[in-house]
Amino acid sequence: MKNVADTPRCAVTPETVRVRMAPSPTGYLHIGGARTALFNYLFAKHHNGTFILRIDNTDTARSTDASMHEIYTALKWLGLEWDEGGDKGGPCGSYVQSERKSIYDGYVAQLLESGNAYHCYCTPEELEEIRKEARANKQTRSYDGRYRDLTPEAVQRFVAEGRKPAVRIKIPDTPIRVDDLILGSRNIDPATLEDEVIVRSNGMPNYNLTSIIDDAEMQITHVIRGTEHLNNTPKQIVIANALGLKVPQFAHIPLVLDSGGRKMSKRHHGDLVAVNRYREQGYLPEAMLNFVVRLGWSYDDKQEIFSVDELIEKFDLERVGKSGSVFDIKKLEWLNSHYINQLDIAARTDAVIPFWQEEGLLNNSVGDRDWLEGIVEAVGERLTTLQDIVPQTSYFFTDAFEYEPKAVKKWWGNSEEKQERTREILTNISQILEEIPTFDIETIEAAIWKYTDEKDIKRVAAMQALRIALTGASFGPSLFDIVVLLGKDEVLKRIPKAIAHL
RNA sequence: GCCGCUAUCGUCUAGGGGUUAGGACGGGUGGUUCUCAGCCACCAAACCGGGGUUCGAAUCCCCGUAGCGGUACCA
Repeated sequence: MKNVADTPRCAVTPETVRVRMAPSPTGYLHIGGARTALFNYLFAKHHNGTFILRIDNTDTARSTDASMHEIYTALKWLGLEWDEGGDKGGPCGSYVQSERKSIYDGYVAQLLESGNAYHCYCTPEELEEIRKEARANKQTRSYDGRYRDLTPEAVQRFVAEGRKPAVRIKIPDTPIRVDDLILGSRNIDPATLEDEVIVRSNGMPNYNLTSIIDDAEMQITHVIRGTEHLNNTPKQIVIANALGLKVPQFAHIPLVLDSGGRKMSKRHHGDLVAVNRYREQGYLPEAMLNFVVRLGWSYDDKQEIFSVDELIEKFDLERVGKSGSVFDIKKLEWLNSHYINQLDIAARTDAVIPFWQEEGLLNNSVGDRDWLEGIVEAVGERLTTLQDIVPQTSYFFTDAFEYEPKAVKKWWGNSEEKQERTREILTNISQILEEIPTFDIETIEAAIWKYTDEKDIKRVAAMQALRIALTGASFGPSLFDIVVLLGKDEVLKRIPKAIAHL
């Protein structure tokens, strides 16, 4: 008999590793997917190998082009560029499974012909029945292989009834050895496996078939994927063996969990797990990558911050742990602020401008670049996300802010007597600022300290009163920076406005 | 139910037959400062349980327990 695999469609001779990321385009790229992509990418780059993006969209009902493109966007944003596949193509034919149906059909015909697979005429009701019974009898299998050896007459009868068959693989009765680079090796008792559906009754092949065929066809050397696929591995090995295909090495990486210890999923966590959402909120790709790589991988007992180049150099499957890791947003925030602070003022300003624009605080012409950089400089290390720039600096762009009630009560006073005192302080400061010879930090600072010292006013009291008058809040960058950035005219407008509000 | 995987501070983890079980995030306290953030110093915080093996077990073995994943004509 002729083996389909004997006619290679992929003119590649892997000299080093070939790995693939194989998302199903049924939604956005999520955190777990990003980590799988990263591990594959790092493993490939570390070994000078090839990182392939394959689109596993055999579930035509749920797959969309929009989702496919969103996944491309997210991966590109993260900087995880693939060498083959996706929208790039390459020497192994289409990398989109829905375009590879004829290839799978050939393999299925071979399987049928060699007796390793068979048509199954089960109805959904029948399957439901079998499952119920199996559970009641505490059995492992939820399909009993009842249509394995159908007589030609029985087949004719089903066909006459108009039943469309699915194709099932025959599970052999010898143990299946599964080797995993992370989890180790073991033998799987075939009695715990059942004759899996490999082609649906509508003719579309299923994941376990297409995945292992493509891994072989595309000459994938290492399959690095989440442990949710661990139970699929022996099934895929059975299929590969029946087809005479080379089996890749497997490495199942532990799951990313939520704070309750459950698997992070689109279904249960919505877009909280969407990579694109983190981009929109002002997380940096460097931070995302650094965060996600430490979920299940570590280098030693001291290093937390890794550049991508360093990761490529240091990444190693042997240092991937076996147990799931909880997604901790606080750690991500810490890394993100670290990477933001790493940016110089010009780069940070560039990064932050879209967020001002998004909020309508800045129009597309951007305006006074030096002034914007001054604001970013004044904000300093206070940004956790780029988005934080908006609430932290909106008062620079508009005086239409609220005076924060708690701050007002504390620093402007809640009695007529205290408020009168505040008015006096603000009036005095206003006058000092109006008469000041040069409007720079040193001069202003000296003048205000002179004033507070002479009048025996606490610095905090005067400064906080002024801060609220100018920004509405009791916290923020150095007040002298704010005063200078706002400019004399604006400051002298805002103080009377605040006094009037008192 | 069945099959499988896993188990060190709240979280990410290092380590591993004899250690004060280390680091980081987060938390707390104090200092610095016009506030906040930051920075500096310090503090609290862990080897799932039970049996073995051993002079010695958190580490090796076994058994539990718990958690999670899968259990689809999804991937």
